Amino acid sequence: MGNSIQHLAEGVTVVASAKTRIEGKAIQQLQNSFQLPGMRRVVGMPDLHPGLGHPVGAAFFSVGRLYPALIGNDIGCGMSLWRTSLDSHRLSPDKIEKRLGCIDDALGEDWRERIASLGLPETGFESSLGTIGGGNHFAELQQIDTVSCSSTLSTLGIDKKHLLLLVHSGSRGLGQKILREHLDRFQHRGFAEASDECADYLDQHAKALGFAKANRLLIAQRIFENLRCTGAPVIDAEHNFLAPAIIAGTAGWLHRKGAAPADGGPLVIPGSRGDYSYLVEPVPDEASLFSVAHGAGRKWMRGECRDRVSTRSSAQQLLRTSLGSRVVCANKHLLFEEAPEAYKAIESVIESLQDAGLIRLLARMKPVLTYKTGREESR
DNA sequence: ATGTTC
Repeated sequence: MGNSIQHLAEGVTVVASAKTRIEGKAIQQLQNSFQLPGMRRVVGMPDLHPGLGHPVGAAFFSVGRLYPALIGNDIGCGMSLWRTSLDSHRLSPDKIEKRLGCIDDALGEDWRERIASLGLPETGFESSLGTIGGGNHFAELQQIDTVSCSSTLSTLGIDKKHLLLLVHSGSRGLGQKILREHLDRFQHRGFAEASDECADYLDQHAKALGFAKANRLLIAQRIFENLRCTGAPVIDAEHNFLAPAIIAGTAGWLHRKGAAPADGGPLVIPGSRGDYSYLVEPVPDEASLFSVAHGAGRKWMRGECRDRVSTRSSAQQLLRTSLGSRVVCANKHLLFEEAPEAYKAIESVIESLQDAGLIRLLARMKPVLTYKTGREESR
């Protein structure tokens, strides 16, 4: 126990076992982020990887100043888990794929009332609601493969017979607009806690969180409608967001970028589309800034995936995974960029968190079908 | 990551 917690310097910690390889560039970015004025403590998770200036898979605690660039453009991005009324023991992947169809277009007129009932403020990005987006976003049907804690599962209202839906999406163009407008004005300097800029950003940030959560709900509802089933929410947790926190007795701001909160109940930590996902009970721990990993973490940069992946697998082969699941991804770029080989094995991430005493396993899920996009070209 | 666009 405890071998997975590495203190690199005063205030800079990485949670990763010896087996979990983390790129030097990501560590460098983490250390650079720690140098920001007011930054008190940073923690890299086992899925830490390089991002745009700042790393992904980390939590940052600052006092007196806030840094929107640390949250990134996809403010409010997160994972929501849903229980469907479909029986996982009697499923036909063919039928599911056919019924699901393409869910990339904006929701139609028949959704107007349901969207209005959510009471979202106007943002100008309404046409993105109910759509998954690109990058690492997905919707995945899963079934429970191994149960570690049946009592917690029953509290959550799920068991092996339920086909589950995991939705990973965020605030789409809205979060991007908020970050861009902020960076245009303040670059990477951030701002003081007691400032008009801060109040303005926090207001926009709250809108983006609401938009992203509504987006995951609408994606799920759309999928239930297409699959002709019903569904119920089990978990919804963001991994890109800002929250007030008290660390070591001092009030400040916790920035999470690709890090899930450990103080809000059970979480899903998903592997790549060809790997298992884990349902876990996080253990709140100040030393890890009340955070855990949000997924497997990239191993290969997007740009190098096409060459590296295509030497092993054809595009056709990538539509099926080694766990027997299928993949809906008509976009060739995404098909290669999001290949299971481009990600770390989820087991090493889970083992690192377990070894650090940060999670308790509840169940392991295996993918049935991962939906990315039905469109050939989204770029 | 992204209503991006020569």
